[in-house]
Amino acid sequence: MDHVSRILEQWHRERPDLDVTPMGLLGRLGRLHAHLIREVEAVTGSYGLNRASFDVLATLRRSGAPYELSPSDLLAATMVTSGTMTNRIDQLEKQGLVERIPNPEDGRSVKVGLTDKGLALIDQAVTAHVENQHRLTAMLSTEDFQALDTLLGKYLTAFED
Amino acid sequence: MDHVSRILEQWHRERPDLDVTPMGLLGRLGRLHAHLIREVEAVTGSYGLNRASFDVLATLRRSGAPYELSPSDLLAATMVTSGTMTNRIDQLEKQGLVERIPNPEDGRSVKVGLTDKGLALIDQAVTAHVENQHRLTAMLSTEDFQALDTLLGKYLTAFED
DNA sequence: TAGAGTTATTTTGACGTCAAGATAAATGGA
DNA sequence: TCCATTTATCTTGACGTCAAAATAACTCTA
Repeated sequence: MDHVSRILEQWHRERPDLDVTPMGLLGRLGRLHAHLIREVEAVTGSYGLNRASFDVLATLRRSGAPYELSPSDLLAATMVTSGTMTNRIDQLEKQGLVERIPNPEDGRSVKVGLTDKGLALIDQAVTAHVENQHRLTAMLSTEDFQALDTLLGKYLTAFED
Repeated sequence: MDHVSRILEQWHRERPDLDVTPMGLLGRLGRLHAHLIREVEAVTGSYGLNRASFDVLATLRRSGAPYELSPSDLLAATMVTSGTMTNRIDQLEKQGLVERIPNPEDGRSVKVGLTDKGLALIDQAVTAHVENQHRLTAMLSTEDFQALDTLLGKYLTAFED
């Protein structure tokens, strides 16, 4: 009897008129997410990066050399608002991990590029992060992992594409 | 080719030394969660409640009459810190949805109770919320729903219990 | 080539959260 | 009974996020 099952039982007793079947799945997904976030941040944090900073650096890194993207590109990749992205870039710039490079052909736009320091840091941090992700999925059997991944992918396409 | 698959491809090209298999599952779970949160908040928001306020009221409601729990009880149910809970209760008290009831037997502790207004509101809001949850899982077949729920439950027990 | 509309980014102000510490009350062993 | 310890809750200050508005530069059409 897990935490979520207890919640469903309570609703069943208090509001028998409601069919709370979907709440179980959504509740489990939410709690799982919260646990995973916490574990992920513990590792990125050990490199002085919160998830926000980590995501921006990782997005730049995986975009390939010269490791430069516009704020709009970063926005499209990260599900946050433009103001949030400005703030994230500000923080990273203060730490010397990225730099803003003006675009000579368009005065409105900017490129955000990894500095040498930023590149070195994110390469280290990603290595540790991926190791951590292995640890965080190691409790799933190969079959369960595959099945879960497939189902999540199916579900996700209902919201993306 | 979904968003997450593109990310994995990029990593494969840029850092072929890394086995990023787990990143796919964790990334999909994260994005799915973000989409679901957004949808859930759209409905709770139409009752003037953010997810924080909704969660507290719902926890009190499903605890059964007399709809009273201590801040510590609420804390245990909601995965947030004590300071956050104090703030949530403050907000709800300002809106007249809950009240703090001193415990005559223990001067340190308090009961947080639903007001009539709070009870009426959360009963309405939960009804709409559950309907919304049905909508948000309607794209899954019965089999997929069952399988996903089971797998999430299995995974979750690695972090709880 | 002037002006309206669009695009890219930043600013502003409010809000929710957290970690760490403060406060206040209860407990329990000497 | 006293005092150190524990428990319950709240306070503080910093931070990340958002929605909405502001700024600045580009584009397109008449």
